[in-house]
Amino acid sequence: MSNNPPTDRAPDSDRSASSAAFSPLYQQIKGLLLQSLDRGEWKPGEAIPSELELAARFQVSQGTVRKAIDELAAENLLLRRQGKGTFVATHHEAKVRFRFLRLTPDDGKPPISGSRILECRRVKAPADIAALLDLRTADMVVNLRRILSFDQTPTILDDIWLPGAVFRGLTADSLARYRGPLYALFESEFGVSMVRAEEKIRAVSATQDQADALEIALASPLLQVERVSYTYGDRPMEVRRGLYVTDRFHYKNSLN
Amino acid sequence: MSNNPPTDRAPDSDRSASSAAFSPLYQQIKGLLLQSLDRGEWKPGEAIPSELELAARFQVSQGTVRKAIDELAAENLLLRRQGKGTFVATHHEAKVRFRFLRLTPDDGKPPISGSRILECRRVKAPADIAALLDLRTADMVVNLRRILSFDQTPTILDDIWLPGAVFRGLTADSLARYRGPLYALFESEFGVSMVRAEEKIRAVSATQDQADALEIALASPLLQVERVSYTYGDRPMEVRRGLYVTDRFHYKNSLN
DNA sequence: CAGTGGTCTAGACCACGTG
DNA sequence: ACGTGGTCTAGACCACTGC
Repeated sequence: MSNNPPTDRAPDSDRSASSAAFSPLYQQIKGLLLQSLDRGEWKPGEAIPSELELAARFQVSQGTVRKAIDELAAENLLLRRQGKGTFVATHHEAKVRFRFLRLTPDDGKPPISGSRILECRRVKAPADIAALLDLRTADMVVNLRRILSFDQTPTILDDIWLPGAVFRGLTADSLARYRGPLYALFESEFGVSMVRAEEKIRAVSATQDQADALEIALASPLLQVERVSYTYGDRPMEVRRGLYVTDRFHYKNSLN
Repeated sequence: MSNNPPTDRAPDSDRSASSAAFSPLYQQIKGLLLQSLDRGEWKPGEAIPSELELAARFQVSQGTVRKAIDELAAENLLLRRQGKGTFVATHHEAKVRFRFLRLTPDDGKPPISGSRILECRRVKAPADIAALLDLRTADMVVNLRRILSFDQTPTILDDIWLPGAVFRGLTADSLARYRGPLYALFESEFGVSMVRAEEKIRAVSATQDQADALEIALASPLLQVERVSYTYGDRPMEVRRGLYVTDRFHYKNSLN
């Protein structure tokens, strides 16, 4: 079947909205699924239509839809569950909470965690943050600072920056009442699904302020983790600078 | 086609050597391919037989072989090249050198690297190393210490432990003459292909010895990276404790 | 039981690399 | 021109889930 020319076969089908022409069919389908996810047609935690339905909608075979879904599942945007359907990934659910947190107790025991908000303010974006978030320095950002404790011990000092235009109504108050991962809150309250993140890690010495906040000695070694998180269209939506105390925890990573 | 019962269909084919029964056909094929890789039937850098040949050998369809190869390619054990064939991954080749090294210059410029061996001795395995390498403490290990420099600046202090039985004939001399990644040397000289690694990362303060070796101040913050590397069959083959200077470099990681 | 994703097959054609 | 992997299809059957 000759089908690489842009939009052939069923010109008036759902597929005519496509953008990526001259690429494999399943990639085009993947793009369309991504658009639907981004647009919020299917919400996090919900099931998407079955493979046969999607195949009918896009006028392709089930196998082609399957390959598109396979890739999205491999990227953790979708979750397949045999016999039940394919679901939009979510940061709610015990299984994938802390999906982005690689800090792990040295003994395997899962710790009891708690969060304390130190600050929540709206300011003009500093130049470096603006650059990372694709904003102008005139734009407003939300700046959050918090301490995460594990087993009662302060362990992570986070400095978080979010685009103000998207995160309207995010206040210290609403945060104080909330239990659970921030990313889950972003999802349900602001419709922002974090899908991917990049981290840059260094070793640094604790300043006086940091040492006080984390209840450790001045100049203690800390793991500095700068994270930029992205939503669907690879749009940066969060900058997070974390300082980790790594005497009873370590950052775990797998290399392939 | 009823085929989950162990070894049906072609009892005297290559597949009768299988181990994993009651699993999908393509998983069994994957297992057989892994055995061949482990056994050294195809060497790193070489092409494996074409999909059709393998399909004939295992008495399954090309699609089933394809799915097995897909998974091995996703795990970076194999490398597909359209029009040419499927190749066994290797640590030679500029493209994948430093496949396991996540330390990256802050400005993107690729640095000039150099290695200096500080020590190479054979000793009885310390208890912690023995545990990580699945050895007994009576077994011998090779202990290597070296400095990696980037752009003339000492940046990584490595302390490496290898099972002595496998790495016979590894001496300071042979290392001094060698240029290139250690993993490539392991591959060509000792037939050991590193396929996967796990890292535990912490921030520490430089001791006097470490500071001297890295030409930094006492108690400077360092990134401590403990890596265990595995060959085929998930057999641990190396423990590497690295100390990274992270003022002009950072450890880069992607989260999905 | 019906509906979902998971496996397996067979065959067609395309795109790429090499001779 | 040929052989390789890459895409796409159509259809069969299996395994799991939930009614």
